[in-house]
Parts: sequence; structure tokens; C-alpha cells
Amino acid sequence: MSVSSESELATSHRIAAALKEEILSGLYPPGVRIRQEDIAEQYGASRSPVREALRMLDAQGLIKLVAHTGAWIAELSLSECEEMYQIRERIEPLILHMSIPNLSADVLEELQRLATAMEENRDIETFLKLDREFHLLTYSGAQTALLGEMVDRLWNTTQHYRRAYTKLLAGNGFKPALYEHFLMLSAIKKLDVEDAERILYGHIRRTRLELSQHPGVFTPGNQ
Amino acid sequence: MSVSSESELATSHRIAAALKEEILSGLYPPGVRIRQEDIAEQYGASRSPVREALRMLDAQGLIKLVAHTGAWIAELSLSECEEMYQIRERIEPLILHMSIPNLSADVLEELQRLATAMEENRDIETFLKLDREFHLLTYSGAQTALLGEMVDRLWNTTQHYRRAYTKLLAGNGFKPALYEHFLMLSAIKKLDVEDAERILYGHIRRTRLELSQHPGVFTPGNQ
DNA sequence: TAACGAGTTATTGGATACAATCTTAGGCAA
DNA sequence: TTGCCTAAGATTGTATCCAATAACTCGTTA
Repeated sequence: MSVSSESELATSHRIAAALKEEILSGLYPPGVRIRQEDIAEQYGASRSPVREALRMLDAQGLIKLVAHTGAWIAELSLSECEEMYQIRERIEPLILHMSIPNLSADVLEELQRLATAMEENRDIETFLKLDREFHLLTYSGAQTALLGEMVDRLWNTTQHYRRAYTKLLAGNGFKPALYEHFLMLSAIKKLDVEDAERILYGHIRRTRLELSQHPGVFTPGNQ
Repeated sequence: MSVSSESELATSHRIAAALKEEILSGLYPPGVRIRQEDIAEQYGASRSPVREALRMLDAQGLIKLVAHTGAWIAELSLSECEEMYQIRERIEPLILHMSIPNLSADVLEELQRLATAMEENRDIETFLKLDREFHLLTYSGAQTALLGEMVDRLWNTTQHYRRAYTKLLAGNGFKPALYEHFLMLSAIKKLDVEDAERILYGHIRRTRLELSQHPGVFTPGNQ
């Protein structure tokens, strides 16, 4: 699913990958400005590769570039986030559909492990990570570069919301999600594509609706 | 829908926009290599803004950048193209749904004009242009930046296929498309969102299936 | 003759220097 | 005090130069 390799070098790619990690991890909160020189110094490079990296991140929707003024960590409005979720509702069942027939036994086992680990885990950051791994792994059978990229981007741009929302639910508010994961996994194992699609659709849709019921979850500049 | 403005200057953006035009117009066929220096000279600039422009186009899927080796006009395999169409089938009804309630009378009139113009026109390039304008205009009521961008990108990356396919149909092979346009327009005018969505879905799907029945429509390097 | 390999050339990637633009601070006037 | 205007500072955009990598040529050898 991921772009992977880049076998050897490529300063700009290295910087882009590192920055992406830092942004998704929440180290840079939305709305924060990024100065090229800072990043350059931080990675011991000049501004040239940094600029290229910023362009890549801009393309992925992680930051926002404005000509002559600078770069900011992207911030989604609630309505934009709902938009992303609506797109996810339509697209992810499609990629899941393409993926299921090609999932190996090893992958299924790993999915089972992830679903169980999520159940036992209470830490928010690892929950986020496991959830992401689980879903993207269910898509890993799809032999599609472009659709995968698109899905990846949707997850990236909504990452901050997922974090804020997960924090809000904290304790056992996300039990429905866990159940849905298990249901979906069992449908996948039975190769019941249609059912898996339906569960996934509901899973995303339910989250979207819950999100819009908690409009204060995430206000720009908050956190 | 389009990014518009860029009020004043911005060499890299200007180059990107110009190159995009040239690529979509078919001036640069898929698979052709782009040398930075050439473009730089062509636009009377240095390689720096050219590289930035190439990054933008890469992000939009119009060209493909490979580290240390160069840039090529993107070429979709038939299966990748079908993939794009499957995504379109799911996404465009969504944006149409969001758009319909906000379409002004002026827009409806313009849509009528475009649909009629397409009927009378025989030239392939203008047909392509009118078709694109028609569809994107039906989406113009959607107050959504991100989804619009995504749809725009889908259209861009499949542009070469649409051209090749339209050439193949030539004479009156695209009558179904014309009828579907009129049907959709009438549904839009009646604010029958559900019906419009269904027609659009069928419109895209039909095209996809026809495309896969003509696998020789477009072989990389052809044209 | 075909295949392998070293050296040359062309092209891209990165660093530095300069220009253009925006932002901000400070002063002046209403 | 508030608003606007001007000027200095900071930051981004572009040009040029050098380094690194890849492609190509040509010669050698099995």
C-alpha cells in the first residue's frame, strides 16, 4: 500500500517522510507555521530539498503552502472533515472489495492479532496506530497504486481529528468500533465481500455522525 | 471548482499551469520525457521554478517523477484507468448530490447550452472540452474544496484515454452520452437528486465498460 | 559476434547567493 | 487612543554553481 523503498538516497524524500511522521504523530499541531530554514537546519540540509519535501506534503494534504508567505500544518474544519469521511464511506468499501480475494492467511492472522490488541489497549496513541494498521492492512490485497494513495491521503488528513475524537471517547466509548472490526474480520474470512463492505460503510458512517455530534472535539489552535 | 486567481505572479505556478494545459491538450503524449532545462528555456526561467512546477504536476498525477532519472508524462495502464473510473462512479454522484441544491438558474441555462452545443459539434477536441465543462459545471454548486480537487485530478489523469476513446467513437458513437446528459440535466432541474445520481453513475459505468471492451484504444506510445 | 566493463557525457539533486515579497514595528496624524 | 502610512526585518522565490547519479559510447574479450 505504501510507497515504500526509495531504495537508497533522496534527501527531499527523507525529509518528507520524517516530517510526515512528525505531523501525524501530533508533534506539530494544526495551524502551526513551518519555516523552511528551521527544517533545513534540523535535517542538516539546505532549503532546496526542504522546499521539495514541503511540496510533497502539500500534495498529500498534510500542510498548506501559500505563495510568498509560508507553510502551515493543515487544519480541517469540521465540515471538511465530514466531507473526507463521506468520501471514505464511498471509496473504502471499493478498495476493500478489491482486496479481500487476495488476502493471504498470514494477513488474516495479523488482522486478528491487531483487532485483539486494540481491545486490550488503553493508550490513545497506540490505539490510533493499531486502528490505522488494521484498516490499511485489510486493503493491502488491492493491487492498486492510485486508489491506495488516495485512501492513504484521506487517513492522513483526518488524523488529527481521529486523535482528538479518540481522546474524547477515552475509556470504553470505542467499543462499537472494536465490535465492528471483529464483525468485518469474520466477514472477510468468509470471503463475504458484500457483507464486509456493508459493515465497513456503517463503521465509517457511524464515526462521521458521532463526530458531527461533538463539534467541540477539535477547534483550530486547540491542543 | 478550479483553483483560479493566483492573483499576481508566481513563476513556478505559471509554468505548472501552462504545462498542465499543454499536457491535457495532448501536445505532450504519455510516455514522453520532460527535461527540466528545456522547459526552463522555453519559459525563460531557471530550473528552480521548473522543478517546483514538476513537483506540482507530479502531485496531480499528470507526470511521473523518478529520482535522479527524470520526469515523464504519466501513462495509465488500461486497468489503472478502469480503476479511476470505478472511483469516479462512487465519488462523482456524491459531489453532484452536494452540488444540485446550490445550482443557480444561470448555471442551469449554461448547462443546457453546453449539452446542446455538444450535440451539434463534431470536432473531437471541442467535444472533449464541452463534456468536461458540462460535468464539472454540474459539480460547481458543491461547496467543497478537497472533493473538488480530487474529482479534478481524476478527470486530468484519464484525459488521454477520453481523447483516444472519443476518437474511436468518432461519428455518432457517443449518442448515449448525449442522451444521458440531457436526462441528467432534466433530473437536476427537477431537483431530483437521487435520479440525477443514478443517471450519472450509469453514465460513468457505461463508459468504463465500453472502454474495457476496446482494450486497443490506447497503447502507451501510440499517437 | 555478442557480452561485459570502464570511461565519458548528459541530466538531475543540492548548496549557496541574490532578488522579490510579505510581515511587522514604529511613528505620525486625526 | 486608533488608524494609517512608512521603513526595516524576516522569509520565501529564483538564479547560478557544484556534486552525484544515471545513461551512453566505445573498446576489449571470450
